Amino acid sequence: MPYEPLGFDTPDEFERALLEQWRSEDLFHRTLEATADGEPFVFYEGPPTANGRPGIHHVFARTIKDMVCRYHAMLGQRVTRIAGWDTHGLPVEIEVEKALNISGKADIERFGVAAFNEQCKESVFRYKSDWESLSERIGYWLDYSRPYITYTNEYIESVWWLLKQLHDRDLLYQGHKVLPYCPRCGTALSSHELAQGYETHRSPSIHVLFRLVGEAERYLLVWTTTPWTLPSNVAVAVHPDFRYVEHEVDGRRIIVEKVIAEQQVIPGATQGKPVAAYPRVAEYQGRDLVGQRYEQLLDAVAVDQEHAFRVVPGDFVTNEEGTGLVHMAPAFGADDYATGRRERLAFVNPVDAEGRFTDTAWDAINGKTVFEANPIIADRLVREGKVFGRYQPEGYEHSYPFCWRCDSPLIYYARQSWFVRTTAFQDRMIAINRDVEWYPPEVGEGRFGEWLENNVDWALSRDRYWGTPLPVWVCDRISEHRVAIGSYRELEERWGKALPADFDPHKPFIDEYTFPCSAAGCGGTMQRIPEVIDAWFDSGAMPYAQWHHPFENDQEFQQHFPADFICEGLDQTRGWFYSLLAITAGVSDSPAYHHCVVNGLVLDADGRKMSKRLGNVADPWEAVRQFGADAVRIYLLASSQVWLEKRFDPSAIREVASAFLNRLRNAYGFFALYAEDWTPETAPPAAERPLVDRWLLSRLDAVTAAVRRAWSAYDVTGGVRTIVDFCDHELSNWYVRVSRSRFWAPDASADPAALATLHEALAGVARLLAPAAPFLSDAIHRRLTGVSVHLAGFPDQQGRRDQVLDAAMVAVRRLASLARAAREHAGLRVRQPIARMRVAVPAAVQGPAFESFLDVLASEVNVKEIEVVASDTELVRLKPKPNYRTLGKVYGSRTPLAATSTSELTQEQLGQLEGGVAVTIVASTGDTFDYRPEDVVVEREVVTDWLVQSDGPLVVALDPQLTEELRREGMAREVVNRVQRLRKEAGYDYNTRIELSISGADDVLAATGAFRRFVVGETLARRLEAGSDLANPDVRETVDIDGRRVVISLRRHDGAGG
RNA sequence: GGGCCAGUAGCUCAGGUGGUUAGAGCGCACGCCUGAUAAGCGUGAGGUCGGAGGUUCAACUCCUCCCUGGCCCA
Repeated sequence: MPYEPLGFDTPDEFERALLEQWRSEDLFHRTLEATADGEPFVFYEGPPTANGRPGIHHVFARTIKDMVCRYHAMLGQRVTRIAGWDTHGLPVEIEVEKALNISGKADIERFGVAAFNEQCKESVFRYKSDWESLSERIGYWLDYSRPYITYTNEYIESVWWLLKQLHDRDLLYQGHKVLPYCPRCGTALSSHELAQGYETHRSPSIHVLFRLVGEAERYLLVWTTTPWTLPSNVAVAVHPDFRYVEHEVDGRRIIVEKVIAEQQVIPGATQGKPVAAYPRVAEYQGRDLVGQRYEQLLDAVAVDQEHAFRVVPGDFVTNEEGTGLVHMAPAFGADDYATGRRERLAFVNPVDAEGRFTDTAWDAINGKTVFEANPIIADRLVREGKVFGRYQPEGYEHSYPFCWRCDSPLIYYARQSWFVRTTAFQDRMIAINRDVEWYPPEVGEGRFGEWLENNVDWALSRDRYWGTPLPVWVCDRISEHRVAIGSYRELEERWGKALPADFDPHKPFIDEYTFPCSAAGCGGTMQRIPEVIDAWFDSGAMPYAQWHHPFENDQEFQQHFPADFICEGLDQTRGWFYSLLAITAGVSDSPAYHHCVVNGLVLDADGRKMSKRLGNVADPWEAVRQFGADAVRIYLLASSQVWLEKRFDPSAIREVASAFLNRLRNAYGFFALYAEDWTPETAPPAAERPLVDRWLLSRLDAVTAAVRRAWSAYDVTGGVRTIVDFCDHELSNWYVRVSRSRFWAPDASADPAALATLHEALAGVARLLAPAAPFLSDAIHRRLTGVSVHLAGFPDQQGRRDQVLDAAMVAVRRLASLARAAREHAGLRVRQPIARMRVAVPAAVQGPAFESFLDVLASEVNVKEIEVVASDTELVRLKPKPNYRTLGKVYGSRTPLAATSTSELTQEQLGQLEGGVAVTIVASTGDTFDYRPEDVVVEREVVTDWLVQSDGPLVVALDPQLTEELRREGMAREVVNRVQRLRKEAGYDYNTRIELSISGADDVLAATGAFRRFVVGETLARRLEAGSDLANPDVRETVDIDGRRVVISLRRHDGAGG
């Protein structure tokens, strides 16, 4: 069989069979070889962490990546697509901790760092095969043969090299900063990690009284949501420019900021009234309070009195919430720390690295976590009368940071940490980012641009175990002596020996490499600092490290830097998008990528974020099994712009995607059914084919151009929608439908021009669709041409566009629709022929092309004759339609009057306007208007008792008169209709010849007789008996034709000459 | 609290630079077709374009404020 059918496998079976074929042909590598000499198109794969299962949102990003890469490959470009794995970091450690049933750094130390890291390394690829098989299943072509893996020695060496570049430019430094800190994980979080974990949270709310020294009942009123920081209090800050007031409440004098006093109601203290409702006893400027001393609130922690317990100025103080007085604990807040340095305040930190109080003078809180300590502290303050109003354990709702992996609430905590001085090249990052094309642009300008404007130094170090070790060695005698090591060879040279064959740069092994300090006369020993680095640095290093730059593959690196294209989810804005830019800007003063497509989140069908906790995470396998990868891909690409969030509703996949793919399958099936032995070589030249064929090819050219335009501009959705619309509406719904009779030729072969046109259109569509729906497009293309679509080039225009044809067909299709509506309204079924139809169309549409399409229109509408009416017939009246756009420019506020006055134009004047002649009238209002031809669109109004429908300038009118002849023909068509149904029922092929008998109502018999040739031809009857019944029929049925009983019998005709 | 995005028919989405009667698909109702039939097609109902103001001859479109949802940031 020349054109193999697609069969009836489920999409899943169908696609799996094709995958098997791709595998056996090694098709992906053949496509790489085919484009090996092409212009490079550089794509970077953002490395997933393989220790979690892939979700539907990964399918989303991967579909876009794959589509764009396939498109460029089909354009002949060399598209390198190297897989990568992100293998370091806290998430891995947490997985392993869970598996080992241990928790926290002390447990890990007990377990042994070497063994722990060994487990991490194994754990990383727990789900690797799941990732690989899902990627393969959805058709994501990626080179898994030499993936970059962030834990390998080569990768780490490149990262070391990058860190040394930064270090040598003084862009890597150690600092002391208050950072968001996870007590459970025992490490600080970088700002982009912090960004992952904000949640709405209820914190305690407490108003505390600090008693001023030497004055029995005068208090500073302070509000905090972190009672656990109160034992570490060393100062109270006020804004020097604010006004502060002192009110006497129940015998106590309370100092509070003035605006706050007028507005704030303190629960449990002020009886529902603002503080200002109580007698005011004093008012002063904030700066006048500075220097006032107060008594220590709690004596749990020893504090040097000389450097504590006084009022200090701070312009970070607000009067929008709180009390306008802020308690300062330098160890636990960035403002506090800075203020403490400036004011030389005492620094106390009774909280250990696990977030527990230790060695305080108050046993009740020793060993308690800070969160456990909150109520204990509050209780004591209440008991001691130091709380103003009520302690509210969950009194304050706000957005609070949580650890993005282990979900513990974070605390702000002063730590030693290593930083990349990104602020030093912030301007370069901003400038470089301006040249990046973002999709959509507002992510780059707004969200990401804003982030860069507010850039702070990158807190790089992690006090953890499983990560790239920070390659900095420091002298144990003079800590200013330090060195960054940028390669293993350099380490060898410093160490003085060759590294062992099984060298492992991870902890704990790397920490054993020490060497003498090279500073003259120092004599100290250089030891590596204990920290590892933020895993985001690993992934951001991939442009270099995937090639082991600068140690090898220099040419490959040069050719693949920077990327033309990357694509990740919106959540990577502060993640990978940033770490790539920061590293390439800092090290190479270069962008990392030129085009960045950002896909939106995938929500569940109800619009909720998918999360493991809610249990609403869609299983990508399930969707692929049910609908096939093509359908899922088309759905994700086409249902809305990719950067909008998707509500993932499986039933929508069927609606949006499967319907389209099914229609395309059927269009191919239609071709295959009739093509038989036809081959493209016999195709007549396009110029010699009927205009309807040339119309389809014109449209194919237009669609091809539009898809190229869209996809070259990274508008993936626009391109896919253009293809889908063309297939559904123009190819399947219109061309195939109106051309059926040219394919169905039981006594001859199908029209070769029609076959050629459909063949070209289907092959063209397959090639256009290949990047988006690689399965069905390949199946169809192989059947049509014998070669895989993925080895074919992306189509280009063939110079067949003809806008006159396009416009004419648009009008014809609309006219057909109007005629059907007219029939519908009159209750006239399409089988009933009608004698005449009149149509009115704009002059621009009229012409030979339009005339030639009238046959198509006549058969669609089932009319004998179509008359295109001119403006001077009695059928239509000309009608003005004012063009507000042009009138508005001339008449401004008089536009409505100028518009309504067009109704006063005479038929003759309208005719002139249509002919391009300007007309001046004096309207009944007395106003004079000069109408130019463009000011008035001349329309036609049909004045007739025919059946009329119109749409703007398009009008159809059907002659309602049915002659006896027409009625008989309608009846004959009814007979044919019933016979065809019975043929179907009998299970005949489309070309089975039959014997036929019809008996029953006289007028039906008469109609059959009158249209005998028609009935016989349509039903392939070799014999027709009217008025009697066949003996031994295959099928005999009594049917109803307009209330008449008719008996129809069918028998297979197997005579010779059939 | 701030930034960005979204809010158009029951659902999913289109609607350059303001311009006439706001569109499509799905779903629904009714119907057609029965030689693409494990298909295909038509017609119809359905919208105060999130709300309120404002600019303008004219606002889904521009401006302001507000509401809802999402993401991000403090």
